[in-house]
This record gives sequence, C-alpha cells and structure tokens, in this order.
Amino acid sequence: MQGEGGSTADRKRSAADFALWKKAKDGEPSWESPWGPGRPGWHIECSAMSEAILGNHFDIHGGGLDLVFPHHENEIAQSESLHGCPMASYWMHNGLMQASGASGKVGGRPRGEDDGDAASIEAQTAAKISKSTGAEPFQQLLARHEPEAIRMLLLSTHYRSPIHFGEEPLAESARALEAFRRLFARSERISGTSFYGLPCRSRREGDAEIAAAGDEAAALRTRFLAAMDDDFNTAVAIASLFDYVRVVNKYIDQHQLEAKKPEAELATLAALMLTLRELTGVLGLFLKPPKADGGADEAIVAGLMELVIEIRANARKAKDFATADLVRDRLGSLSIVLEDRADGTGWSRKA
RNA sequence: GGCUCCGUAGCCAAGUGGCUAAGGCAGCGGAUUGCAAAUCCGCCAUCGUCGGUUCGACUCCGACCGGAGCCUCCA
Repeated sequence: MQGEGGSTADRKRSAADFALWKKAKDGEPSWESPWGPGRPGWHIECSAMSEAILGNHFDIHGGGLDLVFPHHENEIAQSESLHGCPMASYWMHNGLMQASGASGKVGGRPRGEDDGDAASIEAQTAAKISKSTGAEPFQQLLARHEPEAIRMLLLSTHYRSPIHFGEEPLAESARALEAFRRLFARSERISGTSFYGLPCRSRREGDAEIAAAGDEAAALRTRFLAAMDDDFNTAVAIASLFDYVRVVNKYIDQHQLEAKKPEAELATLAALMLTLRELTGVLGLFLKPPKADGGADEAIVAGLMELVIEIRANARKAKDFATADLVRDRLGSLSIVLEDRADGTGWSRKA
C-alpha cells in the first residue's frame, strides 16, 4: 500500500495511516465523540454506506480512476479488516472526462479556485466537491446538449479511457443519433408502430426470438452481446448497432416495403426492430422519443407544413420545378429539410 | 522526480503476434432522384519515433518524444 505523504506524513505513525475521524472545522456539521466534535473521514463514509445498503460484500464497486489511491485502498483496508471478507468482487474504474481545450475533469471546480475556506463551500456544492481542477460543470453541458448525445459520446469509447468533452464531439454524437432516429421514423411510416413503444425484451426472450429477424441480424446481435460481455466494450457494441441499422435499411430497400407491404416481410421488419429495441435498450439509448421543440405552436407548424408540401407537390406534378425548388431552398434556410420519398414528402428540423 | 495509463486514417475511436486493422463524423465516386435529401454500393490507415526479441510485431521488451491520472487527511 502506498502512503499518503505531504505535510501530514510526519504526524502519522505509519505512512499508510489515514484519517478515520476528523475534527470539525468551524461551521461544519459535527457529532460528539470521545475525541470531541467531529465527523467521519471521507473513506469511512463510503465503507459505512456500502455496508448499510449493500452488505459486507457486494459485486461491483465503481469510481473514477483518480480514486484508486488513496480512497479505494483505504475503503478496502477499513471494510475488509472489519468484515473479514473481500469488499467487492470487481472494481471498475472509469477514465476521466476532460473538457476540450481545458485541463481537468468535467464537473470539477474551475481551475484556480481557492480551496478550503468557508466562502468557497457554496461554489463547491454547486459544482462537484473536489479539489481537482476542472472545467465547466456538467449541468452547463446538459443545458446545451441533449442528454442522449452525451450518453452516446460516453458510450463511444471504452469506459476506462479518458474522454474529451467539447462542442464538436458532442455535435458529432448528436449527428450519429440521427441515423438511428431516421430509421425509427422510416419503420414507423411502414408499420405504423412506434419504435419507442416497443418493449425492451430480456436477453433470454431475445435468444428465443432472434431467428425471426434473420441471420445477419442474429450475427450482429451476437457480436453486440459478446462485446458487452467483454468488459463492457460499448464502442464495439455501438459499431454493431450501426451495422444493424444498415441491415434494416437494406431490408426495407430490397423488399420495397415503402411501396408494398407484404405480410411476411412486415413480420421480419417487426422482428428486426424488436431486436434493435432490445439492444439499444441495453445501452439505455432511445428510451424516449426526442423532445419536440416547437412548443405550443407545434400543431400550427405541422399544419402549415402540410399545406406547403401539398402546394409544392402540385407544382412538381405540373413540372414547375423552379417553384418546388424555391420552396425547398427557402425552407432549408429556416432549418427545415424536405425529403421527397417514394411514398410522399416528409419534413424535419435540421439538428 | 516516483508510480500508472495512453499515442491507430483529416477528426473521434475499437482491436489483434501471422488471416480483409471494427464503427462513427468529414470527404470522394456510383446507384436512386426532375434536381436534391434520405437510403444503398464502393473508395479513403501499415498503427508516435528509434532500437531489440521473433520465422514473423501495429500487437512483446527498452529508450525517447507527446498527452492524461495519482503521489496534497478535497470529497
């Protein structure tokens, strides 16, 4: 075991000693004890909470890579000497998030902020209570980016790797999500069934019913599950999901499901989507439809769009492409994208 | 300074001692489209540098360069 050094090292009997109980500083919450008012040391808090809630031994203890020493080592020293058994079966340490262009952890306190005095306590509570220098608080990131994009970015690397947060990576993740959402919308137009309403079935149910989705889908599902079983290799799991989307799109293309709707092929499409629901559900992705951002005017906008599209359709029918393109271009500058598909014209807001 | 981890295409990011080095974003070509968009097909890397081990290394070892974390009774 490594010893905590620094200014306190000479006050310890052993370099590996650490504080179990700390004397209360002015203004801090405290409890009476044989040594005067004080509070539990940091490490004791976690040992006590995990014992109370999870018992003497539990499966997985997680935490950031920066907590391996001294915190987790000390937790183990305390809990295992008390309980006489391993504290946790697995310790999983995630890589830290770094803000692009800044050094430090996302969620940490801004660099240079003063430490330890009462004035900074509020600032600490507002962000993460941490001595580490940090970039912007996570909340600010959440305010600018949809949570799903952040989840996607997190999932795109191995959990043990450090990850850079920033506007560009987040925007890229958001773009990647759109490929999935376009497929959800496409499938819904064909089947009338919303992806978001599908049940997230269990792995066992999936095993039993995967055959209906075909060999390619089955192989990709196997790849996905094997990746997740291999220390949560979410990057590979997601890669197999992108391949899966391609398989479904190809299936729809090849069987022209948008034009005709044969029973058998529709059943296969349903099975394909059900498996996609199962797998994306494992990652916690696409659990809810994206928020419609139009507010109260959404119905009016939808009605207007229907009208504009109908007028444009008439222009196209009359081969008045100048008018049709004008409409599409002008809508484009309003961040509305028109798609002329075989089964009609659709519109969406640019991400 | 000590310990640990990392360095793969324009960007992000998996992975392996020898088999086509995943996937995403961007880009390019094609199919499709009135034109686009969407979708599909195809193209786009020799794996930080230098040595070593090996029949063979991007994958193992060493040095160096670059980045990150810890070594501060901050939780």
